[in-house]
Amino acid sequence: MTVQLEKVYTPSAIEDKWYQHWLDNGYFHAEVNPDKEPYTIVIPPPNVTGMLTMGHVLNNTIQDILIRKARMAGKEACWIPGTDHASIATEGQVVKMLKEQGIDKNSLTREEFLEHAWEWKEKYGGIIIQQLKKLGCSCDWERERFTMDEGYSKAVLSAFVKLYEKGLIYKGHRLVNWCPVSKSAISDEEVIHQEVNGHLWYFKYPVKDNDEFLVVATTRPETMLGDTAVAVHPKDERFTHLVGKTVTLPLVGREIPIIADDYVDPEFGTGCVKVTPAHDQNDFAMGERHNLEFINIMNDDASLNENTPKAYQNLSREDARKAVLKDLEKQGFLEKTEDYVNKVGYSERGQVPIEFYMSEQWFMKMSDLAKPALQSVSDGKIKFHPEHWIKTYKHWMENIKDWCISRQLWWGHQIPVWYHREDPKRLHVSVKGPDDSDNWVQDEDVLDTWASSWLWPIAVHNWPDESDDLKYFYPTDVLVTGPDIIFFWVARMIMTGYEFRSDLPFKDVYFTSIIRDNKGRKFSKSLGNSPDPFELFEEYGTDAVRFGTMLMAPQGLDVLFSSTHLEVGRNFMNKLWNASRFVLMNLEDGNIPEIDLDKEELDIPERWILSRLQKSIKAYNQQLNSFHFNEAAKVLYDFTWNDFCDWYIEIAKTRFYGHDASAADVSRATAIQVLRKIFAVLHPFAPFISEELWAHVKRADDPDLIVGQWPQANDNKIDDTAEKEMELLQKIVTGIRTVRSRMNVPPGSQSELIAKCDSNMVVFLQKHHTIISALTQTSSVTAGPDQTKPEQSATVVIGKNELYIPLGDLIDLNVEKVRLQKRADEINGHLMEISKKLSNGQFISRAPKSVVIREKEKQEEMSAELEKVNANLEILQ
RNA sequence: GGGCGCUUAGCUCAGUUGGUCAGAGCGCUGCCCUUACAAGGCAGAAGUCACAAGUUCGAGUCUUGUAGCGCCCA
Repeated sequence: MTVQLEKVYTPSAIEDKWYQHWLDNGYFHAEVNPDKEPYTIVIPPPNVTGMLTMGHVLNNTIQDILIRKARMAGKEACWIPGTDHASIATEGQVVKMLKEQGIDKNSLTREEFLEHAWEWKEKYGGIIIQQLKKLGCSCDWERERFTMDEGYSKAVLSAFVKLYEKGLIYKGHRLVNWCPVSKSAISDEEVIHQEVNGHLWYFKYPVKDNDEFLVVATTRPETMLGDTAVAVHPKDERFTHLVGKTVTLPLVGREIPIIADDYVDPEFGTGCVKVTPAHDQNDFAMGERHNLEFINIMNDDASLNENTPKAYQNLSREDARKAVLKDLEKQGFLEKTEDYVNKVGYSERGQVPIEFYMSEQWFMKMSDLAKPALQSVSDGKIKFHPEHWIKTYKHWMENIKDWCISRQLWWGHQIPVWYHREDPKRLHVSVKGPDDSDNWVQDEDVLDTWASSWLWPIAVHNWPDESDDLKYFYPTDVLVTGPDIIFFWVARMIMTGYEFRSDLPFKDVYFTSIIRDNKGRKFSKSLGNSPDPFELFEEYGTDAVRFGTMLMAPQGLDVLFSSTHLEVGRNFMNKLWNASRFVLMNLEDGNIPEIDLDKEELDIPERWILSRLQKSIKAYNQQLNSFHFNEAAKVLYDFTWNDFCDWYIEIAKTRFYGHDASAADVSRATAIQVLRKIFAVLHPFAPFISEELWAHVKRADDPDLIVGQWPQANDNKIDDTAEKEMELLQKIVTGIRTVRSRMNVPPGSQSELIAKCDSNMVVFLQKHHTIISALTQTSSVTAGPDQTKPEQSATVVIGKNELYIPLGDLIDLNVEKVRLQKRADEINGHLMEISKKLSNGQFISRAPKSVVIREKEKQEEMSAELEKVNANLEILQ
């Protein structure tokens, strides 16, 4: 049955074949199954019109690892995929596309616009899903959802109605973060604060009926057109006499009051501040406290409106700033200008500074919703990995503010509120809308996208309808996502979980690293530093990209992307491929020997590799269970490459090419068994190659690997005796190799080995003679307590024993001296530290006995070795 | 201003409850196309564990402080 493998692993030859095979067999699909324990993950739905990024690769590989492992471990593994309508981002893209076609959004009706938007969605909406398939994601595609699906939309509107009826949603007229590009309100979380090098301008406002001026400092000159007061601190004696008087606002001519308010910091600037209640949050609060006028001076695109003097109307805020400054200076009201670094809020999507803008919006009261969500994380019912994100989460939850959930957009879930045509104060709030719809007008706005995705774990099952699916697959097991959306999404999903299901939405949250380029910069379209995952799949193979990415992603830190890690992945896949190829080509007639290794009397190398295998599986499972994916990958890499390939296969060659047929068969069986386990545990990381290789070693009644058995460590197979003995063997082999390498012995030429050693070592060398000979090019071994060092030989000291390697002309006494001296120095250094400890009475009396004993042992061992090393050095003098 | 995190080999990172001669990969140096793999093998060089103080018989690991870097919040 075995077919010869190609010399080099070619991923493209097998990846699509296996993905199709898995699909055809329905392995990804999960059903309610009371006999099995469910294991559920909901995908963080990517933007429907998005493209696969390295961030997606990282995030979804992790989810696939978890779900494939659970599936192999016999659980009903369900990974629910889908996409998000991404209201503001998608609408922005559609508007842009229309503009390119010469169509202005404002010339369209809502219905016309939505037609274009849906077209856009149909055109690009499937791309990222196809890309996830290419990545190998084993999602249950029959359950794929979109956040604007009919059933999903019903869930979103139902949640709104329920919360509205509970009094948690209200409409308010206040300052919101306004994105002048999207022309919509955005939430606090969508505002990115950045430091900007700007200026602080000092204006002189003339006091009425007085020769004095009040000097105010501002970073935003153009807003002075909306000033309705000047404020000072009530205890600031410099200004007490002016409080209650008025100033005349330059350029505008408006007479505005001088007020006293605690908010003013007398130390900052001049101690006087201009107050623009309609365009600044603090000023807004002062405006309310002092009953000031609220003058909105801007249009929705942040240009100045009719509430400003004619000269400034319709100017952009940037142009208005220049004009205001110029005019103030001309009229003598500009006192001075200073450089100043201030933080400016930018719209996450529009990437321009936001405005604080007065408008009527829908808000959600958050404090009650936050309570159980905060509690469950504090109690450890929901676990965060890494744990330190708990603090960030708590801080936000404890200071949570009401959430502005309305957006002045069309693409999204239109708010299910209707206003009566005759009496707009009469509201109708329901999912279906009023029966006499002609008499009502629906609210124009849509909901913030996060106000739909926060329902994801339940809405994918068409909540609020009850269903077996919802009962079985909810709560989910783990959420894998980026820490950048801990507030946007994670926190809010926990809230909806408790609010609508009275239960947590997931037990574990794994926060992935953020991928950056090798200079530590975030990947971004504008920098053009994001690699295209598909080119990477093509170049390295999908498994290699998955494995390499996992290997380079530390826990809780940012990942610095570099293609050398992907090379490591690719090389590893090729290594495994070739190790398998070698074992397979050494089977007799392609048959795997039918040997029950448990019943065999095994030699040390077989006992050793099986013991190492068990330890590795154990460590691997532990790392995975604690979400240490990089460490798990490393455990597997190290075992496969170092233990199995470098040592066991090399030793197996002596059996394959030797004369003992049964030893050869045992070795074949051992190698195959190890490979089978490697393939199984590797499968979640590298599904394609593992399934392919599995096909070559599976028995007739074995299932495909994807639904195969997950290996659990068997402590009975851990064999410390064999590991110790193997360690000694490795020491001897490496020692001899080092000498030969240092002395430039041609690799092909044979050398003798003479050992001056105790009887145990004589037996040991005899027993492992074949292996030592094969691995070190040793032609003959002569061992005994009375052996003497031959002329022109190098010495390897192994504990109390000395190995001599006659080298004839090749011996370089200098090299030998340096080598031995270095070792002697090393040992001396350690011995000094040890004797310092052992001569310390405190150490002897306070340290645990085992530690003291260990130190004494070390001292003895090292002294013995030092003695031999020194003796050999003396001969060289 | 508040909070979180990081600092271990040239680079990227491991280092469990304090106690093996501080590890790995990549890179580097030397030798080798040895019949699984040159995407490979063998061997080697390379570390004041950021700095300072403290706790302790003992600190890369715990405490405090300092410096630098990064992120989040205001």
